[in-house]
Amino acid sequence: MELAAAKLKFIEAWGKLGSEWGINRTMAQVHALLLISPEALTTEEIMEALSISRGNANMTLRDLIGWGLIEKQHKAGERKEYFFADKDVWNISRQVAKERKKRELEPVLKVLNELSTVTGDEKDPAFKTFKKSVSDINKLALNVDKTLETMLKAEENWFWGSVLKVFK
Amino acid sequence: MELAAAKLKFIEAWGKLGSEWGINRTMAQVHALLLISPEALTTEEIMEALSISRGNANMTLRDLIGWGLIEKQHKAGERKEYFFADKDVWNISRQVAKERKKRELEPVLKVLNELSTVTGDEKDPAFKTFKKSVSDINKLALNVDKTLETMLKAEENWFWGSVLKVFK
DNA sequence: TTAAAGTTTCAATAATTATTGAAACTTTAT
DNA sequence: ATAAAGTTTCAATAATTATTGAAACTTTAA
Repeated sequence: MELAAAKLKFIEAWGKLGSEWGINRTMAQVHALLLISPEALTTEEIMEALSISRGNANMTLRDLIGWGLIEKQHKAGERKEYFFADKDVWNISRQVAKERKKRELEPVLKVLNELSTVTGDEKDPAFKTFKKSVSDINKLALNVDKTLETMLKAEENWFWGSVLKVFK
Repeated sequence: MELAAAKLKFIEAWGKLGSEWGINRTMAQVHALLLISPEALTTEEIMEALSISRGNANMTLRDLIGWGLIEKQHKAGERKEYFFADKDVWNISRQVAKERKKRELEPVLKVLNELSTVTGDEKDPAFKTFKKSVSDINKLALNVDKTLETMLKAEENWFWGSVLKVFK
């Protein structure tokens, strides 16, 4: 396969994967484009490469910065802004884990905590089932939280080394 | 908090979490409803509890069965079909992991494999960056795949025991 | 059979989410 | 000052995704 075709295929696949995981397709595609680009790109270049509008490009780039996945770069003597992505896949994973933990897991833990204070009749099967399910989910979520916490601090080799060794 | 309010809050939170992770909100809500219900429910009861149409309920229940998260139950002497959810949170996690691995991770691994056969000029930075990114992502995806594979075979206590012990 | 009970399908519609494009705004150089 | 280059905003629109509801279908029992 030629590089040009491969790039398109990569961008398409990354966009599809993103959308299956609740990430806007365009955002995933812009990230993919920057991931495989050795140079920082301008808004114009991104618009052109993905056939998207200026407004869309601007908002998407802002979101990606908000996720900590890309950065602005200023080139000396240039007026335009350039964007580039961290190419370290482990950093990317940690960044995504960190954001989703903050945006999604933590709010859920908060709700589960509130729900565990529910009051009712201990003899009522509906009450017992509710409490059991909430409590089990809470335990699982706390384990996931702790594991992510560790991942955020870990080096890639150490992390996978430990995890895969345990599972051999 | 009262049980009735807590149930609603749980269903709402589960629906929201689902939609943030690429799972249809209604599907997550129906699953939540069955998770906290000690008895199997009929389509009618589910429609009523969540204010959804018969068509929606039927399709959603079919999808949930397809994900292996709920089952049909036939009650002796009854014409209606009843639905109930496995309440074991570890089984649920494994089932979701199994399905997403099959539906999403495996197709991505296939594409990454194809993309690693890309041909081009080894001196070209664009080519080198592309190959490096694809190769790094491929390695990560393979590690995730192996870890999920282990999880699918594991017992909950063993799994979290091992993972959390490593990270202490 | 046939009619009642229950289930499934799917075209039409609604709701949600993403995108455009042009105007407003900001920055820089002259 | 002002004009050119670049960026941001957001109301309007498009595209996508979810939902309805009624008709078609299936199953069961009299």
